[in-house]
Amino acid sequence: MPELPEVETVVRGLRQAGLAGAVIREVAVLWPRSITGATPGEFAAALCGRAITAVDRRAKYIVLALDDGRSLLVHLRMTGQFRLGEAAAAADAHDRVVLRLADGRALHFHDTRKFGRFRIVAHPGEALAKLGPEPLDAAFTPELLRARLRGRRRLLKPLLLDQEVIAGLGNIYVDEALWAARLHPQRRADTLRAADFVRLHAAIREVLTRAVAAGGTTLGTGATNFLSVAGRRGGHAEALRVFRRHGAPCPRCGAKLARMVVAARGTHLCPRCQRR
DNA sequence: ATCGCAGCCTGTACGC
DNA sequence: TGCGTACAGGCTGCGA
Repeated sequence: MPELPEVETVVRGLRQAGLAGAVIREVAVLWPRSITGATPGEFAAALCGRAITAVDRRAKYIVLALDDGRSLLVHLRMTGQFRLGEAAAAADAHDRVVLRLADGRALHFHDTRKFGRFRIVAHPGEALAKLGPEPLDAAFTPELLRARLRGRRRLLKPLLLDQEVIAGLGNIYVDEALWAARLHPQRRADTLRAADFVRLHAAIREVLTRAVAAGGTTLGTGATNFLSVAGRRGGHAEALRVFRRHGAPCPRCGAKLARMVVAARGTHLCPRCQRR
């Protein structure tokens, strides 16, 4: 499930492959619903002949800047992957969009569960303006985290999953960060104290930084699991402390890790380290 | 403001 | 081994 570290890994892979500078020669939309805001025909027409001038990430969005000033936003959602191949290569059964490039290569968007989305926008800054701060930016401080959560009566976990509160976290890294900060996922945000924000801030950054360094998290071996552009698995799965480890001992205190449902999501925690 | 739920999807894990 | 079913979850949109 791509979260910030996985999307960052994909973005770096696209850059390394030299996608910035590539020219789109032909567009095939194999699953129309993968495109939002335009018909597949409009989408293809808007991209044909365009050069990609930059590859960036904002939250869990991949932002491909185009030479006409517009941008192509891609959200991988659950199972989206990018793969590079030769232009003549046949599409895989799960390829939803194929961008054939002038250099003879093709960028395949592979998405088994069809949740991923492409959208062309005139101004990415405006389109993504509602998103919360980037947790790995220098501007993300404990004070900013506190300000984002101030006065909120919701529970910590749904707040941290809310992309308008803080951008880029998903189910895996929220559980990991809450464990590292020793905070219960159902703790009400307005009961946190200054020291809690400091710990939570540090935990979020540490967890994400390590996961980015490891190239993201790939959980199992199945076809729906995360792979980089180069087809590599993320190395962070072994570093997970609590996610899907219920029943195992807490790496910090030895108590049995638990699983519960919070915000309709499987949630993993140490009942001893993380008090409500 | 906040919550809960349905819907989008299909591979996987599970029970029998 | 094979079948059917529940589950996984990022995000949106709806009603409460």
